[in-house]
Amino acid sequence: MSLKIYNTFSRKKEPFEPLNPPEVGMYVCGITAYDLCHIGHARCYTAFDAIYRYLVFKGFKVKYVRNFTDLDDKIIQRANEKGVDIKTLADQNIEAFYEDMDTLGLVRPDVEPRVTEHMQDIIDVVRRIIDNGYGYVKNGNVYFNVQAYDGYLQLSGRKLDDMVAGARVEVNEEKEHPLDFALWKAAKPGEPSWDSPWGKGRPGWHIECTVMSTKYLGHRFDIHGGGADLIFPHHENERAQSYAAFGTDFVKYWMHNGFVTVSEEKMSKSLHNFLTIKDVTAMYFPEALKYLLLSMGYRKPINYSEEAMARAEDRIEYFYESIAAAREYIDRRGGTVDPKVVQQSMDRLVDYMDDDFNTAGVLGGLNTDVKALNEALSIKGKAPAKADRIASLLQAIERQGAVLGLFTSDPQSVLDGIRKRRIAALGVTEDEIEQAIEARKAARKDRDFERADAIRNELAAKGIVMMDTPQGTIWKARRLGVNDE
RNA sequence: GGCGGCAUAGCCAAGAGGUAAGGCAGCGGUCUGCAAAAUCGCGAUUCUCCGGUUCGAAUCCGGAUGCCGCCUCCA
Repeated sequence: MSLKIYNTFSRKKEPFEPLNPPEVGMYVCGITAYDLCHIGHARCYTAFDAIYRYLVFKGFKVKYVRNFTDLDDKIIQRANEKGVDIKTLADQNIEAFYEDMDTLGLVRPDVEPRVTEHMQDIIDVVRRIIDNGYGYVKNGNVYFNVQAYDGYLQLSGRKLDDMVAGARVEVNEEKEHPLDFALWKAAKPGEPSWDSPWGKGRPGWHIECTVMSTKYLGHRFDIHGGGADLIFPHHENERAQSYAAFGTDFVKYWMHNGFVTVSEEKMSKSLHNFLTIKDVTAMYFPEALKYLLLSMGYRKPINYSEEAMARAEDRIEYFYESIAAAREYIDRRGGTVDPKVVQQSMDRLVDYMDDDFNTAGVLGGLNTDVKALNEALSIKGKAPAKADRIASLLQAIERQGAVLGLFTSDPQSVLDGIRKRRIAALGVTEDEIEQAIEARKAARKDRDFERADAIRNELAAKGIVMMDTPQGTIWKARRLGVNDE
């Protein structure tokens, strides 16, 4: 099987045939840098990170471009509220964005263009659109004439008349058609502005992506992605602008990720029901968020809940514990990798990923493998094939994980990170736990099991589980109150 | 009002014409002083409902119902 991608434009899965193989151009709409990122952003960039990694794994030479919108109404407004200039605000939020992306272990795109650094390019494209008869100037504003492009609304599958009838279109006397949108906005007093042939002003919202995507990827490129809420009007308008400027349908495959919901409602700034990436990764180990986001197909909605996060974190813990145990075993006993075992898992991964990047299926397979790994680990004695089986499954897990950007960290530091977050949430200190373990050890030595059990129960009530092993007593922290629902 | 998507066990979720992955929870066994962790075994004659196509449908077609989203800034 070969790679198929669901194309929003055709609403079908299509065979992936890049314009210039093995090169692939991929543009993903980036952030508007006026605030911290929420986990909806995390979903989008995690999904396209996995897509990027898989395309690279398949042997494509991917050029990945993701923009920063560092100039728009919201940035200007927020900067005014805070009494800083827009560059300061944008820089702060871009820095915070990088922290978030690094926390989640997402790769940096090859090019990350900013709007304010592409003014001349934007002006040039707006001029082309006017020259080609798709734009008009009114009082220093430049508008796109949607009636001039008969392909308008093809991406979102709507009709011009229905859109107008659907109301809620802003009234603007300057526009020839209510759906005409601004390519260039005349400067208002107190707003940052740039010189242009139409007077001082700044770009409209959609033009930046048209300009920066085509500048770095050519007038026609392979993949354009973003959240499903961008289909209309953002991507629809980009498409119209590109056609107007360059006479081509600029994107071959339109890809849109589904939303993150909270209590089944879309997470959005206007509903004030969003959590930032920083909120979530402070509470839960960051890779758990990544696991949760990849545990469903990228087009389906994901409902965020504490319970879902706790379960994802449990899975991360389980994987890393298993990986650590397997490595420890192999360090002691050796073990030869059977390429067939690894290949079988990788073939399964390819089958899933080729089917529109089914990361959920891959995770299912990974769970089967890690369970098999623990099964091998739990065999008593030294069955001859045991070490080889462990070595093979470990490699299968690590190689699959690498394709998704999962399970690539040092197990001990992950386990420590999970443990720290959990005891903080439980309000218990490590000293407290160590003291209890010592007290219980003494009781057990005296074979006072009643007292030993009482100590253990006391800690269990606080969410700390003690476990006796041949190497001594170890402990784990649980998340309380999330499995009761 | 227009357009799009989704509906699979108690819960989360793969599967896209050939007889239901995986995870959580639950029950029973191994292990253990007892536990925990880990592991083994057990769960849908059936995929919202009603028709149709087919030797065969969770998968295709038609219809119904319910939920979600877009049409305004939004990943």
